[in-house]
Amino acid sequence: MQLATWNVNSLKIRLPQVLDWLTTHPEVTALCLQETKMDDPVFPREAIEAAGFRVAFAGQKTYNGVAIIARDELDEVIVNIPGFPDEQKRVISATIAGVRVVCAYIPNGQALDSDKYQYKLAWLDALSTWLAGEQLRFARLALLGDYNIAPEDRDAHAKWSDPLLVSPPERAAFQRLLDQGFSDVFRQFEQAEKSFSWWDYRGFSFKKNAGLRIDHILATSELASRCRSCVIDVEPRRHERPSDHTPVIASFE
DNA sequence: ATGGCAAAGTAGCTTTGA
Repeated sequence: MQLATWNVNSLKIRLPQVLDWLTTHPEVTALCLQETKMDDPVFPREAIEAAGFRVAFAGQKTYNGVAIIARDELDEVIVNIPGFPDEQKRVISATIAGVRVVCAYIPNGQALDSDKYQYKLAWLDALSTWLAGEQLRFARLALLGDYNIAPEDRDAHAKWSDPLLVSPPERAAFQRLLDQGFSDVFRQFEQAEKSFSWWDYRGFSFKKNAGLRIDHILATSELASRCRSCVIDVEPRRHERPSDHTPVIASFE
């Protein structure tokens, strides 16, 4: 089975690209989406189901919003982080083909002196704490999404000068997930240098490959040991009207 | 030092993203 994640930066704009991509990637069992930017009553459930998929979603107007599109049944769907009250729709989880899939849109943080940065760190703390319990319930669990963290220096292009997304506290929050048993499956395999999953729309960043690797697939050891590949699919970033993020796909035995 | 691009909400522009 394959699990994938893609920050689509508006599902309203990107729905045709998402359905096309799923058609050309028939082995993808579940695709996690972030930044759907649509309220639940206007979510294109019918179009997705008519194309032969199941879908679970939690959205809001303008910002955030997450969804999981799957070829198999989605069981035990829950929204957000239990015990962490949050108006923003940033997490949706479901069990698909025996794997607990957690789809997350981790806060951006905006700037180190912003309240949004404090929210990001508090949010990450709540995520780790909650997942520690989920890891006990689900041996095979994957956390897929837009983390808004470039974990290491090699995950950011050389000219990235903003401290955001690379600051020590953000990286420590990512490391905490690794320390509690998750594996960054992308790094289990040989990868090209300068592998990124996001490129700014401005300044020909994609053409110059001036990007960041901020979209990740973390897996519990039980699942990570079954991982056979993890790739960033840059092709959608070349499309007309692309998302600024591109999909990441992991294959499991 | 600043804006640069895209999307949304809403109707000329601001806010947010990363």
